Amino acid sequence: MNASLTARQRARAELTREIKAEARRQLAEVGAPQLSLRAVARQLGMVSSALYRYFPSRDELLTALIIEAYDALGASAEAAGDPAAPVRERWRAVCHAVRRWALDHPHEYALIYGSPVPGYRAPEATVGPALRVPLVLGALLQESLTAGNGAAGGAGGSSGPEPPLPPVLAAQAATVAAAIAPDVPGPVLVRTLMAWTQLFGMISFELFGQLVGSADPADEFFGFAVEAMADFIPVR
Amino acid sequence: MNASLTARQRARAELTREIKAEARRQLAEVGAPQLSLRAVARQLGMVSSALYRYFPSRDELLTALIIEAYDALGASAEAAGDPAAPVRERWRAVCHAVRRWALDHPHEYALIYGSPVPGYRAPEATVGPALRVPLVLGALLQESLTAGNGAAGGAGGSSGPEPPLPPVLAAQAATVAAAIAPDVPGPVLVRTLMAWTQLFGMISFELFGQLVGSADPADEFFGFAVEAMADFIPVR
DNA sequence: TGTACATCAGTGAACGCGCGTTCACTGATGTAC
DNA sequence: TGTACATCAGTGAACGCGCGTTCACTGATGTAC
Repeated sequence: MNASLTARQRARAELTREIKAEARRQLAEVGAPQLSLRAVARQLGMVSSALYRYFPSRDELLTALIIEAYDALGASAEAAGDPAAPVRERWRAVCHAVRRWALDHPHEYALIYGSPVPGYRAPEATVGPALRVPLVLGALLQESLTAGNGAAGGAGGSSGPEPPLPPVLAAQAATVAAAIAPDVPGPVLVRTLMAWTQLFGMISFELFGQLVGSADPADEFFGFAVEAMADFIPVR
Repeated sequence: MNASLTARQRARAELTREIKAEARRQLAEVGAPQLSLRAVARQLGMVSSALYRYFPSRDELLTALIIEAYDALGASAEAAGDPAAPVRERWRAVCHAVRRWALDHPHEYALIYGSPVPGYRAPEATVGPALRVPLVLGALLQESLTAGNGAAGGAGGSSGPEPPLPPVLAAQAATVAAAIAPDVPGPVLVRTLMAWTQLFGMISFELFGQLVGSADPADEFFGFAVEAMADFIPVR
């Protein structure tokens, strides 16, 4: 499929990949704030100014790495679990895949879910890749609902009545639903947002050291919470 | 109470405070990675080497700021709500106080709950201050229990039976309980750990921009989730 | 198929910057007798 | 109370470092006729 490309174009694509790969390697070692264009160039045996043929600035290289990280995490969430398995089992698989990826790529995780790099503003192009994990969750919800076995019930199996959503939140839920899971009612969607924040909250706490002294190692805590969240959303 | 101090000692204490205050000011502006000893000294009208009479290194200054941030957040959690009010109302007040502080001090929040500064390792001295918020939550739980009105019931008001804790998690829960809320049973404590991770997960997502496009602004979402968490723990 | 010109990748030197930290020093504050 | 010495705060210069980015250049690759 490179048949129609000139040697120059192929070389360019190749080197662009190599630059990103080397940058990712260094990111994994030293973290985003310390990532240096000059070090990347040095490692590739180039002079630092040569990188400017490929990325117009350090920020653009960072952006490329952010997109790659979102894509890698999104891909592992999408690939998680047997598509034929029950929804709940896939929920479990997705959560564990997300955590697995984060533990395996702590600096890349920090790049996308940690504190923003000061002075850096994420451009539009990162929005799509960032949505891949939420889209996976939305698809699970939607499927859970149309299979007629859950995702529309009361609050987490509670006996009490569902509390109504306040107006702004109801509108936000409707917008999200329209984008990722059209048939899912607002309250279920809001509970999913909660589970989403909790999923990443747990992973961040584990990775950033807040669980030291309590739920560390966090494997069982995480597994237990994943089940509880499934009950809470609910996903069946 | 400074009566027994020499002028030198008073001047030293004073300047130490001023250095930290100026560092905090700059932290709020540029974030931790960009915080510079030289800039702090410059702003105080000192020569940069003079700071070394007060802090042996940049890392020590960062440590002082981390401790101050944990203490400030802890203090506002401790001060939240009317001590005579019902536990559930105080739970609400604590959650909202924590969020308020985070929104008002985003860079300080990022310093303690964001991605770790690469190469920096938090020393022992930060552990105590970091525990203040969890201690507040533990005290609420304990009180909720001894008041005999909650915190010992089934899973979040569910009708089903309580799932048992896996062994490692049960042991971790027991350790935490011993430290902050001795009479609270393991399952309730684990649900509190979950609520804790969720509380900070929501705040981090809001602050770090992950909610843009869904629950943003997050006021109603946050308020709704706080109630749901109270039901889930349960705190009454 | 061959030649003339245009495009582009990579070089090497330089600009301008700011950083953390060390060190020998001066002069003021504190202490012991 | 006064003097001699010790302690300590702050200075100013310097070390050594690495960074992102620009720019004029050479030489190779690609294109048009």
